Amino acid sequence: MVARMGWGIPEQGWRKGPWTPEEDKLLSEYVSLHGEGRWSSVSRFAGLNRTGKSCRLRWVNYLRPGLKRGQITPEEEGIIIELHGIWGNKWSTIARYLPGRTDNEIKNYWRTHFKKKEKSSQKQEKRKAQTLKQEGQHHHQQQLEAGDIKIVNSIDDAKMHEAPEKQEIYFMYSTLEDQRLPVMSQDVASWADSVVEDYYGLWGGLWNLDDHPQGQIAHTSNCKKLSMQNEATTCSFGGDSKNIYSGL
DNA sequence: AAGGAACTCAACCGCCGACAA
DNA sequence: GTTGTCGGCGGTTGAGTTCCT
Repeated sequence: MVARMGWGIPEQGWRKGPWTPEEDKLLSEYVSLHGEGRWSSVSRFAGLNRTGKSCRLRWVNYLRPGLKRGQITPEEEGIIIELHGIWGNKWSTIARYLPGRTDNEIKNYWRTHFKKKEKSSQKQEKRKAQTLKQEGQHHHQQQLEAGDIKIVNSIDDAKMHEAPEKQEIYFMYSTLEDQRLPVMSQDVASWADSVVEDYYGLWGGLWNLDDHPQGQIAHTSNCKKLSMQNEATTCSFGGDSKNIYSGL
């Protein structure tokens, strides 16, 4: 498909920026005569040097009759919160339940009123996670010193340490932030789930998953690709099969 | 009073799916 | 099956406004 900036003739120098009262008048008159739809012809026949897309947006978000102006009411806010909980960022779906409000309006409202709150609560979460992380590292250090856990460099190394009478805990090493994730060789699937849980729960706020070298680790689908091979555990990270003991 | 920071919101952008030719 | 157009959506931008120091 050819890249285009708007609907209609792409080469044409379309007008951009704020709409003038004259343009609004032309658009309103045209739509009231011919109805909504066929937006590319609106721009052509209404004498507007705007893309069809721009015309549609202006009509839907600003000129359409029945649009409410002014503050979102507490009732509307309640509906937005509730519906966002169900549908997430499906602004057009949410807007259908708020007559007179546009998806753009709701989207902007959410961003300005709730992203703020999210930010401040994220800060709190981060602080909490930092404390947990420190406590966790301290606990791991104690376990290491007591010999309850071992950090290994290879499968062979891991096998050498494996004591049949007790369940060994190994750690997978992340190249990021000196993190170690606990790995139980017995139950790979539950490990995968616990990793995901830990990842989101304890460290989710601290790690940028996208920046992680094997970012897919946080995705259950990938973690489920774990398999047992001769008592060694392998984990598939986005196509690359890696041994969980490697990278130490 | 001034100027920088934070906020608001209209408009734009890029992408996707549906549909017709 | 392929290509082009249109409608629609969510994310982002940036100019104008308000707030804060």
